Amino acid sequence: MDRDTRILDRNGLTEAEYLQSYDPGHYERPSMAADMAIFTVLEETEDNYRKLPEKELGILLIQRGVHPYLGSWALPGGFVRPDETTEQAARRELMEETGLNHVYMEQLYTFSDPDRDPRTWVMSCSYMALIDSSKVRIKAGDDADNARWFHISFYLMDEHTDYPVPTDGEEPKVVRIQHYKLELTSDNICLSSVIEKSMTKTENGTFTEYEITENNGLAFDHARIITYALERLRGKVEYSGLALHLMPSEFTLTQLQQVYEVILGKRLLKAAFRRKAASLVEETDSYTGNEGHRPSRLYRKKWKEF
Amino acid sequence: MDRDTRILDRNGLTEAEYLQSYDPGHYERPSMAADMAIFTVLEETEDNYRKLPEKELGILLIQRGVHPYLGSWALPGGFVRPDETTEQAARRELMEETGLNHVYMEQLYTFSDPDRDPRTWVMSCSYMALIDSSKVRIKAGDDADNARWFHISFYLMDEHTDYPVPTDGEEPKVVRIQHYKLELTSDNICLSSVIEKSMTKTENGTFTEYEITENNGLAFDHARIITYALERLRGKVEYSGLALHLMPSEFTLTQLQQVYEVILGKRLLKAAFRRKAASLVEETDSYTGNEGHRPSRLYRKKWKEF
DNA sequence: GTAATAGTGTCTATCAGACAATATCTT
DNA sequence: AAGATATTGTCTGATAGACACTATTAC
Repeated sequence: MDRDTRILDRNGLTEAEYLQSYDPGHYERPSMAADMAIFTVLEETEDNYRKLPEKELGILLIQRGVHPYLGSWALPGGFVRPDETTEQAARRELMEETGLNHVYMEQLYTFSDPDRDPRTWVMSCSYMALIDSSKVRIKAGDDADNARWFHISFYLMDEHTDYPVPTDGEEPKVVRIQHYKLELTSDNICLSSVIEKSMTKTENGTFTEYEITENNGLAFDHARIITYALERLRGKVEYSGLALHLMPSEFTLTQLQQVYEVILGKRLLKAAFRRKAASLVEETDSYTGNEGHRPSRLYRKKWKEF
Repeated sequence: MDRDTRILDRNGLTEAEYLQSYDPGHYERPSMAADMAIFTVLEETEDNYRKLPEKELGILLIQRGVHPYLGSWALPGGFVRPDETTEQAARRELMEETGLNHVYMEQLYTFSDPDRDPRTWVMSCSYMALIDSSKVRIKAGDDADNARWFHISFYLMDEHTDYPVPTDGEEPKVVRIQHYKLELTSDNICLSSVIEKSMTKTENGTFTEYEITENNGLAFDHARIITYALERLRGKVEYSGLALHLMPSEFTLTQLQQVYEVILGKRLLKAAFRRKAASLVEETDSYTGNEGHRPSRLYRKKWKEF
C-alpha cells in the first residue's frame, strides 16, 4: 500500500473503514465497450498477364444479428468485463474474430457521446489493429458469424474555409469544413458514409469535430470511429514503421511501397522510398521468381532495434 | 434515424419494441472519471542582476480531502455524468479549478486497470490541457481548495536492454527497461515516483507498459497518467505548434525557446530554433524594454492558418 | 525481342546543426 | 565600457524530390 492507512477523515474513519462502508451504487454508470478497427491489406485477385496485383486497404466488419442496428455492419467489439482492461477486452474480441493474438494494437480514442447507443449509456474505447496480409487470406473467406473484409475507399469530397466576422464580444475564429466520403465494399455489399470534419481555430487552439452527415449500413457511430482510425493510420505511417505490421514475414520493397501508397492514397517515388525503407528492414537471401519479370529480393522487418 | 426500424429480430420484435423492453441492468458497469494533466510554464521568480528568469514546467494538483488517498495529491478530475461526454466533463473540471474555459485540450488515454481505484471499478479517461503562463500567475496563489502548481522534474534514471534466449516454442523478443524519476515540488511539498517503462519487442510489434514502482504522495495511478502526459507532450512538441498554447498573447522568441527547452529537457541552438519558429508566429511592432540588455521583438501566435 | 518490374545513380533544393559575427540595450 | 541578450549570416552535411539509367527475368 503506497498510502497512509492510519489517517482519519472528517468522519473519523480510517481508509479501510471507509472502503468497507463504501457504497458504489449512488451514481449512474456507463457501459464500456471496446471496439476495434482491424486493418489489413487486400490484394485484388484478378489481373491479366504479368503485372503485380493491385492492393487495397481492408477493414473487418461484422453484421449485427440483434437489435439495435440489426443487419447493419459494425466494428468487432464487446463490453469490457470487470476483471479486465479495455485492452484485454479488445484482444479477447480480436482472438474471437480472427484467432490471432500477438498482433499490433493501439488504443485510439474513447468516444462518449451520450446518444451514441440507443439502448443506454455506452462509451466506446476504440483500438486499431494491423494484421499481416498473409495470415489474413486464411481467414478472408471465413463467413461463420458473418464477418467480412471490406475494401476501403476514403477521400475528401469538398472543403471550404470561413472567416466569420466576429460579432461583438466574440473572439475571432476560422472554420474549415471538410466532407469525407467513406465507402466500404465487399462483393455486392456497399456501405457508405459522409463525415463532416469541422476544424474551428481560435486564438486558444484548434478544435476538431467529426460528425456523421450521411450513413448507409454502418452501425452506431462506427463511421466516425473508422474515420478517426484512418486518419491516425495515415498520420502515423509517415513517420513510423507502423505499416510493417501489415506485411507478411518476407516481402519485397515494392510490396511494402504499395502498402504505403494504399494507406496514404498517393504514389511515392521508388528511389526515395527505398532509401527510407532501408532503415526499417533487413535483407534476406531469398528472391521472388516465376513472375514474368526480374526477380525481387525479399526483406524482413528489422525488429531488434527500438 | 439512419437505420431500418421495421426489421424484426429473431424474437419478432422491431427495434423500437426491443429498445422499449431493453433492460440495462444486467452487466456490471464501471464508473468513468475524467482526469486532467494541466500544464503550464512557471517562472523561477528569484534571480540576481539582469539575467532572464529560468522557466520550469508546472502541473496543477489538488490535495484530496476524502478517502481514499486522503491527503495525497491528485490530478483534477471527477466522474462523468450521463448527459455529457468525457471531454465536457473534463472542461467542467477545468473550469471549476482554474476558471478557464477556452483552453487547449486533448484526450490522452483511457486507463482501465481494474485495481486502479480501491473503492470500485473506475476507469479514467485522461486529458491534457495547456495553459498560458500569464493567465496562470493570477491563479498560482489560489489555495482555496488546496490546489497548487507543482514544478516538474522528470528524467531517465537508468536503462538496460535484455535479449532473452527464446526457450522452446517461444518467439524471440527484446526487452528494454527504463526507470524514470518523476519529482513534483511546490514550496516545501515534494512528491516523487519511480515509473518503470518496459518495452517488449517481438516480431509482432512493440508493447509498452508503464508501472509505478515507487510512489510518495501521489494518489491512485496518477504518477502513470502524468508520465504518459509528459511523454505525449514531449513527443508532440517536436513536430507541432503545441507549445504555443503555453505562451501569453505576446512573447519573445527567446521565451518561446525556453519553453521548448523546458519541455524537451535539452538546450536548442538559437539560430535553428528561430528559423523553425518563424512559421508558427508573426511579428508585432512591440519590443521588450528596461531589462538591462538589448530589447527583443514581441511576437504573437500565427493562428489564421491550419 | 518485348513487357514488365528491380534496382541504382545523380543532380538539386531544402533544411538542420554548428558556430561566428554583429547589434543594441541598461547600468 | 561591461554585461547581458537579440538578431542575422554562413558553412556544411544530411536528406527528399525528381528523373534517368541499367539489370534481369518469363514468355
